[in-house]
Amino acid sequence: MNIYDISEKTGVSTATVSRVLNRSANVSEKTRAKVLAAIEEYGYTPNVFARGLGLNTMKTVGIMCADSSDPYLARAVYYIEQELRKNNYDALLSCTGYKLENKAKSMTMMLSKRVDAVILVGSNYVEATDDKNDYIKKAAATVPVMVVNGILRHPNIYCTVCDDKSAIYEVTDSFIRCGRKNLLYLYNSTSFSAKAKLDGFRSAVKDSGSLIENEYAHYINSNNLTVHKVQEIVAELAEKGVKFDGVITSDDILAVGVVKYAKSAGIKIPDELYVAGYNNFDISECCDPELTTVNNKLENLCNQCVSTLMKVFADDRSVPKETVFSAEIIERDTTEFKIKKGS
Amino acid sequence: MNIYDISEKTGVSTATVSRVLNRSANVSEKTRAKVLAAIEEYGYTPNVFARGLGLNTMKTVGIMCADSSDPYLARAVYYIEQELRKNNYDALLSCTGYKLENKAKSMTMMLSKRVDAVILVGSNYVEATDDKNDYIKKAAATVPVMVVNGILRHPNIYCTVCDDKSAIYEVTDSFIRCGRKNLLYLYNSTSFSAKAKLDGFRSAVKDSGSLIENEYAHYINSNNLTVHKVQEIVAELAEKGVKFDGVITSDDILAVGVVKYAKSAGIKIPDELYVAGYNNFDISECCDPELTTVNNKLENLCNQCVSTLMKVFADDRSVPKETVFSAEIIERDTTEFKIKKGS
DNA sequence: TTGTATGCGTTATCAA
DNA sequence: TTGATAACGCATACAA
Repeated sequence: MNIYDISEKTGVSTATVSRVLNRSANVSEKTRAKVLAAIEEYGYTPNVFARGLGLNTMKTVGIMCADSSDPYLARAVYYIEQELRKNNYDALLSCTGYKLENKAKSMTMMLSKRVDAVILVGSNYVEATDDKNDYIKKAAATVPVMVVNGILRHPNIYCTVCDDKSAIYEVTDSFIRCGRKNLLYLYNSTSFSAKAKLDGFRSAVKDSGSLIENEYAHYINSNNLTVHKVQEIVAELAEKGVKFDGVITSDDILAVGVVKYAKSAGIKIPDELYVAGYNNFDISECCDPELTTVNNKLENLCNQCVSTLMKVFADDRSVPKETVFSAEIIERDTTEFKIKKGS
Repeated sequence: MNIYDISEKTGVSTATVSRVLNRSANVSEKTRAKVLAAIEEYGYTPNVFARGLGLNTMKTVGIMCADSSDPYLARAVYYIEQELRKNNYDALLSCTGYKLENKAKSMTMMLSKRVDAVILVGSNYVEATDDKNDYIKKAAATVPVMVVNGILRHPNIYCTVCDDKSAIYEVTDSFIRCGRKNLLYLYNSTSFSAKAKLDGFRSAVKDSGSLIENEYAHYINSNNLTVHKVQEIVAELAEKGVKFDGVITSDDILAVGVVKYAKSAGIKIPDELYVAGYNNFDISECCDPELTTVNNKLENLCNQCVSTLMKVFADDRSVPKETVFSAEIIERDTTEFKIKKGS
């Protein structure tokens, strides 16, 4: 079944069938009804390839993420896909892994599939050295590129981020105000967002003057990270003499590892140790005691990203190049901010 | 840049350029090199729409899942996408939600996009009443349909499942052998797989003869389920007089809720209460004590599914219509099977 | 309001 | 080994 068949069955031209298909105004109600009936009767569906060939678009947006099984990225992909679909766009998914080479290759593939735009999900796409971002900038010459949780300043690249720096600053500051004097910051990434978080920690420490006795930021390589591995690493740090009565982390999984360590070492949370996670994953509610963590408003980020993209498609003049959301601290049982604040 | 441009630049016909593009054998080495050089020089990429129009395929497979932010489905989507890509197919993702109407709509969209096959991820796609599966069977008339973790017997539909029934049977049997006499089975789904699990529980109970005093299967509606909600529900059950010294669940989140309940009620795990989850999610390692659970070999399922699909594409005669994998029980700290088994 | 004719960029068939 | 050309199915500019 193609447009010619419908044309023949109804006795009108293919142009008219096409007009009905595309809701063109200039079709008489009678003709429209006749065509619609035939379309229904023969179960005709327009061929998207032919349409794509003419219009040079298939209303498809590429979503690139490092690993869609990572709970953070999985949620992001979900939100974005939903929003795209609401706007009548389909999602072509590519899980690129974390290697630059594969990311670039994946981008090439996206462009070769003639997607209408590419959405880069996760701050790991923005590299510190500029040349590593070249493939993204080049892509932006062809289609709009949206970055979720990373900043890359370049024509036709639009960014939506969460203010992770301020969030960690605030958490750290709360720890200090509550009298925590030996702070450990644990992180497992060097992405754009990870850097912002570390920056937030350092800034808060700096601004605290002499209230702090010890502070230490420790990087954990995140290949196949499990809570038990984190637990071991924290135990090693303690053994080496690193002192801490407050641990701030860049990810819930690290924080859960700390909680496990504390339990095994007989350290009482929150009395002797404060712990804070990041991302507000399921696991923050499953661990015991439950984790104080940060909700980074991922859904807002994703919705905003797609809504911005639609404006770009519509050639809207008022498209923000960068949009920043604030995070929200969720206090559970591994800290006691309120009591200290009240005192 | 199109094939005519390259043809012109190199002085050969478009047919020859096409032959080079498609690695056709009948091209002289000299011509091939010349064309390849021009392609490289001008950065030419074949137009997939035009190609699709002629060949009626864009080497794209549709992945339908209810909710790609669900950790189980997210992992499945990830594995499948990886495997598809290895085989040079792209993945069109559609998160359909759990409503039949939207699933059918999503299927229509997939077909209208002319995907080469559709993969249904998650046993929730196979409904108990046959007419509800009609849209899937109809789709199978157009493209191969692959079902991950569900069985639907119909031409051109291929299924890969985990033997969830046996897994739950074995878990239940272990509980009984360890002297657990009051069993509670908690489940939050009525999908194909959920039914199999419940069946496993019931069979094990039945086969145990008079070793059991009480057994009760309780369904929890899973809209926005949180561990705390589960905890409340379990507390209510206990209050109502439901007795249990062993709780088997269809999903880790339920089991974690039970663990939370036990802690709040002062019930000792595993001494006074055995608990088993299902899926081996992160949360099973994060809760305290850590959860005995079932690894359902999702990666195997997904790999097999794609590999079967590739055989279907290749018109291989030896394509299995159904493939079954066994699950693996992972014992952690909410049960003590081994000790009992040894005695 | 409707119809005619053409372009979109490939691949494949057939002829040379 | 290569070239000319039809076919794929639609949208649209232009004509009526």
